[in-house]
Amino acid sequence: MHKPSYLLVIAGPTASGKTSMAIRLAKHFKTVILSADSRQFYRELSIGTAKPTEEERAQAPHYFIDSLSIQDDYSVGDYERDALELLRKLFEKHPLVILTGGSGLFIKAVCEGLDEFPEVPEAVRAELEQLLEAQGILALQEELRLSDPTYYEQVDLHNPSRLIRALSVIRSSGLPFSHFRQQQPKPRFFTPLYTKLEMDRDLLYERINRRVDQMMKAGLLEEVRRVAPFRHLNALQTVGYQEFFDHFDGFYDLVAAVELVKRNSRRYAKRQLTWLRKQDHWKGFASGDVEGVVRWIEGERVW
RNA sequence: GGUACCUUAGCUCAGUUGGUAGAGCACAGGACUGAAAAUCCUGGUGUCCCUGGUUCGAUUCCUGGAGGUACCA
Repeated sequence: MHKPSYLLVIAGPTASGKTSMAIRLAKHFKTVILSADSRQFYRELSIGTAKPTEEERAQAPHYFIDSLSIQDDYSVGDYERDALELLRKLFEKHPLVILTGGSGLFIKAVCEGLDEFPEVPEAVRAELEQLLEAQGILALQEELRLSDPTYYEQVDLHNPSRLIRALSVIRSSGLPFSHFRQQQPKPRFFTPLYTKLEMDRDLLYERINRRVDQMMKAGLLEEVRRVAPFRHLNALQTVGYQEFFDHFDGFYDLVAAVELVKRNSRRYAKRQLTWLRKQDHWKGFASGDVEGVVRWIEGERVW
């Protein structure tokens, strides 16, 4: 029995101070940081994703930052595979590794695993998009009702994303989506230590608003201009970018665009809070309470 | 100081021929296993400025205040 490995998860809504907490904890435990942030992967997106700066990254090794181009196809399944592969190596040198980020599903994929689904050819998905476009969501609902009554009962029938995903798996495999969707946590070679950062809602919203202003001063507009030709890519379906694309198209002025970025960031934070609230076994800490996290880890006798 | 107009949700406002009210935005709650910074569902959150009067009943009408805006001094 070799010694146990721990994955310290630091979750929290956007602008709650995850980056700073992760770095300070990484220094304390002399370890490294994995990002679980589905937009900080992309080299072309830095300012608008509040990526850790050069100086911050110099203070502790970071992984999954700048690991992709916005033109790469990448899914949460790919991330699960890549993160596990990396963690196997990292745990040889570090008994504790930090995972931090705002993408709850990505954290879950690493710590609990996703079910195995067949590969879906791009063409299948494109056909379903066209079906939705041409015949509306009722057509998708009806196809799902016939091909997978079980999932039909469970899924949000108004959500095109969910329906297209399920139908693309069904069309590709010839089997019901629910056949693959077992929702069983997978065994892992490490023990997750779940934490989430908490902050007064008003303060969080203030921080979000202020951070957007700082991003503008740091040159967000230029960054957005550079990636504007790729605005159709999934990586750019992102708060802090889409709002400016519409501004460039003349739908509203720059001031309005900045206000929309702030509002959409607040709404994003709210969705993250909803998701995190459900993870009631995750240990909450005040943002910045490094000592508290350290004490908790020592108290759990895992260190 | 005078005259006119205004005061209703967090904001901008509508409305009630007298029966305690509703839009937009903001916001709140929720769902979510390969698009998750995405996508989708639900919800009006209120001392109708205060006071007294008329009335069965006043946010609505009347008196007197307070605050605001404009014009005149």
